[in-house]
Amino acid sequence: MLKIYNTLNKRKEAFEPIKPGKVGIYVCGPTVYDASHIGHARSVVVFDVIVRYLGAIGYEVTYVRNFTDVDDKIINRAGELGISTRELSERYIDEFYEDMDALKVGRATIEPRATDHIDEIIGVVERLISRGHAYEAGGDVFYAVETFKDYGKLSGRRLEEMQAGARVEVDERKRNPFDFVLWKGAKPGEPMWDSPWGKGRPGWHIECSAMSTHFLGYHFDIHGGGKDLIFPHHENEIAQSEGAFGEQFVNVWIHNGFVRINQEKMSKSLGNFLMIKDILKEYHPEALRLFLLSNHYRSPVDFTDKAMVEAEAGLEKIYAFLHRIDRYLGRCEPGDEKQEPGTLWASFCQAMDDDFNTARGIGIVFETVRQLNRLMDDIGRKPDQHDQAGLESTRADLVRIGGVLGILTEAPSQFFEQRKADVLQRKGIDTALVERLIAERTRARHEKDWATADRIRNELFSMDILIEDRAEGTIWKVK
RNA sequence: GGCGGCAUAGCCAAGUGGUAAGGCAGCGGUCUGCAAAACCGUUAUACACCAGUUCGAAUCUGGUUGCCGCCUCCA
Repeated sequence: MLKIYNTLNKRKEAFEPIKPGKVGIYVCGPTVYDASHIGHARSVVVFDVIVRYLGAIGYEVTYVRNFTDVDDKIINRAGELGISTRELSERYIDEFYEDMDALKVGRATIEPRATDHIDEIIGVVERLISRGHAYEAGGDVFYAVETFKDYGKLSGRRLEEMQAGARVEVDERKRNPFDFVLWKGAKPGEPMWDSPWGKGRPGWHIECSAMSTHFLGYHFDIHGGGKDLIFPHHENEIAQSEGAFGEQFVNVWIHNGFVRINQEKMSKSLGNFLMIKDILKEYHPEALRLFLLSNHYRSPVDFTDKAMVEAEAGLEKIYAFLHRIDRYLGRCEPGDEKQEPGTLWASFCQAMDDDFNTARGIGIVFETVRQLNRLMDDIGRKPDQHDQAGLESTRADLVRIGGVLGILTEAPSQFFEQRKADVLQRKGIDTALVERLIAERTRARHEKDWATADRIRNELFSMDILIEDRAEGTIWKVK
């Protein structure tokens, strides 16, 4: 049974969908004013895996992830670049897709943009005004937080306490300093739409209330995003949606933890924002996923080169294992897709059922790799039927698990060939040269000319080529 | 000031009542001409500290210390 930590109630709860067999999930997507960074990658990958897992255990999932394509940052940035907000957001939406495709992130079922849902947004604001939760003031419309008795239930804050805080608030038109804007009156040069309150544009929080309820109904199963969105964004979404529609908005709130870089928070002042596209120049996309998923999604994770090198080594280890099974069974990949899920899959699901514990799931994978490598080490003979069935089953489960984590999507031989090709190209090394040197070395070895053989091996090593002398012949890899 | 989180071996990291998964690194082996890969063994007298609850706690309660996040745009 799947248990999920619910930010709203601050505990793990058994997951029960509103409609049996179906799950509606909304995740706050990026504001498209710049390239996506490693923090976006974590959030998107975490929810990608959650959605894949829900699908894998049989739910029919409707996954909505929005693009915020109108907001102050977009307007400012577009102004700096001298292009329209539309051009800017289109550019970064394209980049977002490039990054996500590279990261093997699946598309959401629906990926709405705020500017395509202005009518729905206006509709929610009108409802809030008519129900006494919002008021117009000088061309803007504000949400009156004091009218919503549950305000603060998600973040655990209370209005009185927050007011005691050292917070500066200047807008005289607000009835309460924590009132937030639903609709902003137009300013010259900004994108604007007609509304009952004159021309203007939506505030930040309202789009998510409008789009999520539009696609998933007033009451749906799961809403997610980064931890930083808990307050004020998600708190305000609850106030808006429940204020407007008068029923519970979301059952389960899921929030992922942050990525830090070498123990530091990513921040503009430190200038340490790592962009996805830059990371992928250095590391395999599946290694990045493996790294991100090797910590629990709610914990902070520290991005370092050391950790990435380890993740890449781990990924290679699993691929090498798959490759070995294929050779061992004397078979060309890919494997039998019709295999029934086996014990490995069951253990993995047990881990995932416990609040999507991918770290434990990955541990189980490595443990299995070791056990079956041992099996293959031990059996000198041809595998008997029992061994064969076990290996087949494990291989199929591993690929199935990879399908949830978004790794092991390549055929092992292809994975290693690609790695070779990448490194050789980067170093400007010719495959033919490598092959020739290896042939020379093989000849030297046959003649027991170990000095020459070792000299060639060292030469190759200095070119970042690693040699493995196997029973069936010498193979090589790149460092 | 308010709210919340975290503290497990050299490093990373699971584990939330029954006596410590997994990965990386290290050391010792098996294998190998030597290596590499793989495997085996080994590496936490007890999980920040103190005091409790309990037959029993890393795991619950209270306190202490340290680190971090949110409260302003932020995944």
